[in-house]
Amino acid sequence: MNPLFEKIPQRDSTCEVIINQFTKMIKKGDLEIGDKIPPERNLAEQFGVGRSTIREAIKSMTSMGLLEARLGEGTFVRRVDSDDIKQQLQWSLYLDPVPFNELVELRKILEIKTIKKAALNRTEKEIVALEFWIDAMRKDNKAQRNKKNDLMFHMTIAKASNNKMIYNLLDLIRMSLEEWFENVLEDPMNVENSIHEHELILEAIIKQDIDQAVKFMESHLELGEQRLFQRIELRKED
Amino acid sequence: MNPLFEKIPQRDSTCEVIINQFTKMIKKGDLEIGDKIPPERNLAEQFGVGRSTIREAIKSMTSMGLLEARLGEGTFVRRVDSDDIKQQLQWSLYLDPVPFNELVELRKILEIKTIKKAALNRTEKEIVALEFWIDAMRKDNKAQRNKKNDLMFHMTIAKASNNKMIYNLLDLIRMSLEEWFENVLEDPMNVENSIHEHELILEAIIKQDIDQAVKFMESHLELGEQRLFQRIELRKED
DNA sequence: TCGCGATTAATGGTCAGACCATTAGACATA
DNA sequence: TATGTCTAATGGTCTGACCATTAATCGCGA
Repeated sequence: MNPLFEKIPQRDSTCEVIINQFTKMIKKGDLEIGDKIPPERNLAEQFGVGRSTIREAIKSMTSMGLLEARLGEGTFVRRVDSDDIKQQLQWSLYLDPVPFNELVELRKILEIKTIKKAALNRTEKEIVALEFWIDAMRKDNKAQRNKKNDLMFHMTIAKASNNKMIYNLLDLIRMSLEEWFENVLEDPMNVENSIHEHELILEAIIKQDIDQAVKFMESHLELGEQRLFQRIELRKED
Repeated sequence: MNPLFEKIPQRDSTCEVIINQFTKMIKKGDLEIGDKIPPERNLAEQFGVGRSTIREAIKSMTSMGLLEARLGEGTFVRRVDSDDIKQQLQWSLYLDPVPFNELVELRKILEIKTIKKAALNRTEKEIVALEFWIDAMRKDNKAQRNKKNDLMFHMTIAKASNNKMIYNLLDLIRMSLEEWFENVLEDPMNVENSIHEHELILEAIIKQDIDQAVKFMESHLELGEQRLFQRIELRKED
């Protein structure tokens, strides 16, 4: 049955309205980072609402990272950094397992793109960096450390792509996924394989052989996924 | 100078403590998605704090997307979806705008990916939808309308990719890009070309010819970019 | 005049109690 | 049984009060 009537749009709560006004002002630049906003009592009067409503609006914006309330001082417009967003994303993923596959897929797309660009534009400096991280993988036996080396290798490539948006996205995805397997330690048996995969990728980058680089990166990601799922399955059986 | 003394850890505000308790419960699984949490008055009594404190804690968690308050019903643990993630990313774009060309690049990557998946998995329903939008392009002469038809065509493809995260990202990019050229209207002279490009893409999708679909999409995006730059240049000269 | 401790005012944090608006469910009526 | 009504529960808002912290001010003594 087709709906005969349109839904009546819910009117925003007072709190929402206030939040909107603030966000608009921040967007427009009327409020800049570091600016102090009027005290709550003052705002309550200006908006013609109760102080508690103002407080809830502020609370909402504080928890989004937009504002920062300093007791005894006042409330200030805050620089939202990517950590805030990452933290929120982690929460999202905690509650909803669905996007997991989507994130993995998106990650793959972006990694492939970055490897292409990296292979094309790689500089001597980047090659040295990548070699450094592979070297570190060999030296560090601790799984925790190796995780970091692995990460740095990939992020170095991402950085070489010269697209900050993509870099940030990959960083976000990584952090989100990490939460997922925080307790899944890398199997030492697989470390050697993993290192070798990285070496292949690096070789292709050095040779600027884009097709090979993509191929190796693809297989590396696939294998990594497989290893991960194996571990997760194993853990489930415990 | 190294700090001689450790910072005295600020004790959490009452509100924070409450939030922590809740987040812990959610992590532990004591609270699951859809669960109803006790009413505010009840919680205030249980925690031995004022209702407003409880409300602020809840407000904070609502704006993080963890909870959802329904007037007259109660407050529930919420299912977070990629819409939330989109919104969070949107915020991050405010504070840290990424260059235009990065967005364009990312868009291209994602569109190519979606066209591949769409060509592979397209259903009859989707084909009909795509035909509908091309048809609409022919009928609507207004540039504004055509912009919408164009958009819908692309978003239909994005939707067919079955990755909501990517869909939302593309939507986000579109919104951001729109801000850049909000006043740049499409040249009617180009409309015919544009429509034809869409038709080629659709044909390839129908034939499930992935390579062709990608090829046409790539060239469509390229041409669109060129047209856009032309208009921007023209405007500059005014 | 300068330095420093004490005082004060401003401000965010919390509390209590009240009323409003909406909702779902119980209730009553035909 | 079906339908409309009423009621209690609940989130949303308002008021006014007090607390804790902070920065600015004041005032005293050197």
